[in-house]
Amino acid sequence: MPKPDIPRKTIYRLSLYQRCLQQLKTNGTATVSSEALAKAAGVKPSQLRKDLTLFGNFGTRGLGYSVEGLSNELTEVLGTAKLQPVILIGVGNLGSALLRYGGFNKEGFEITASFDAEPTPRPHAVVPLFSMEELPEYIRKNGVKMAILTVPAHAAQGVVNAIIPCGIQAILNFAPTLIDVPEGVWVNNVDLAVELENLSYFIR
Amino acid sequence: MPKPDIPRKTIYRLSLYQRCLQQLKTNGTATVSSEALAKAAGVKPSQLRKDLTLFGNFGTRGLGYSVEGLSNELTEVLGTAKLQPVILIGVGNLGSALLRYGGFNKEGFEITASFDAEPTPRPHAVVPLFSMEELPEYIRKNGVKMAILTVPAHAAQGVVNAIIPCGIQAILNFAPTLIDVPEGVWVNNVDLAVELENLSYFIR
DNA sequence: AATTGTGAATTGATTCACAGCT
DNA sequence: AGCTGTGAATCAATTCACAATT
Repeated sequence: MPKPDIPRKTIYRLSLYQRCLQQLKTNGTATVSSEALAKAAGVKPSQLRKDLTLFGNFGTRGLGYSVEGLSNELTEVLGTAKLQPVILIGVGNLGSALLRYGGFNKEGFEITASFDAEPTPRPHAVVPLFSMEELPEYIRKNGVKMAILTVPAHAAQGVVNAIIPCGIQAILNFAPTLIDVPEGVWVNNVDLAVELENLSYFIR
Repeated sequence: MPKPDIPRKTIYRLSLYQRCLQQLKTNGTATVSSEALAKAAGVKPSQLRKDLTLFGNFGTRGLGYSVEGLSNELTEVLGTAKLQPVILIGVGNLGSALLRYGGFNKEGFEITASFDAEPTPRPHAVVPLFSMEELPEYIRKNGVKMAILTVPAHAAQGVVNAIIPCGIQAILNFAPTLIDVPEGVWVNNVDLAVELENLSYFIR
């Protein structure tokens, strides 16, 4: 396991802080206190400070944090894989939507290729579409480390088994199933139906 | 706040157990031990048992849990809002994709209507599309309690402020921004860019 | 005077380990 | 004999409160 002892939740919040800092930067704000930034991010000031000090002392006592400076530090911490290629596997409804969805690019990721078992050419596609046969070679040739998985649940584990030996180290999994990966490979699951079901519990 | 003291994480896991039970049911399995079910769901047996006993004693010592029985109990716990109408607001790339994505229906939710500031009619749309003006009335008339929010970040809070007085109690928010809601309204955030950024931290 | 950085205290979640049923 | 249900123990995350710093 590469980076231990730093909780995933902290890393997640770092992204939120980063987004708030971008906002402040466009507003022209130069410095921000932990109180103000925490409020914007929806956390307690003490938590923000605790999170940050896991990576260094970025603030100035009595003053706060430099918006520019802190943002750069966070880019440093988070940004390893920015500008790295990301591939998308499974061009069904959800997959093709994510290809058109601009949200990833805006945050600095670029989907460079897509793959499907039945690669029906799409009219206005911007991202090239390949067959599954070409997947291993593409990953190896381009040093791809991240994949977005939008295949049906029953196909997920098979695809995972195929791509990990090629060098995939992180998977954003939309397939509604548990996937099994070796040590050193990271998975974030996004299960839309579970999110909705979860909410449904809370309505009275 | 309607349901207190039960952790959200527990409710989330209940959905996972439910999914595993469905699988077992189609396999024709009649009973399952906490050990087996926990393994399928990717948790420890003790955690599964702890989670379940928050809602009742569903198992039989020495035997395990009835697949059918436990599944019914979980439906009871989770299922309040199943078969309830869900609306989707913001028919852009992501929104229109989610409308076509079958995953929600499969898990028992039905998106009954969609809304957009510029409701351009779509050729093969199954779900009716309305303008934002019609939103409040639709929510009130149909007693809608759940909404999927796929509008741009800058529009999110405005929409939220408009729909909550009409009776929306739970929001699945895809807008990459924090939304502010009063006590008693529940929000699950799905932030795709943050998920990807989070993963990128862990790759070496 | 203001605000960070941080040890200590608290709160919460997970896991253990075994008593209690079937 | 096997497996659940659960109090106690452990582990992790959050928050407090204040000394240190500018």
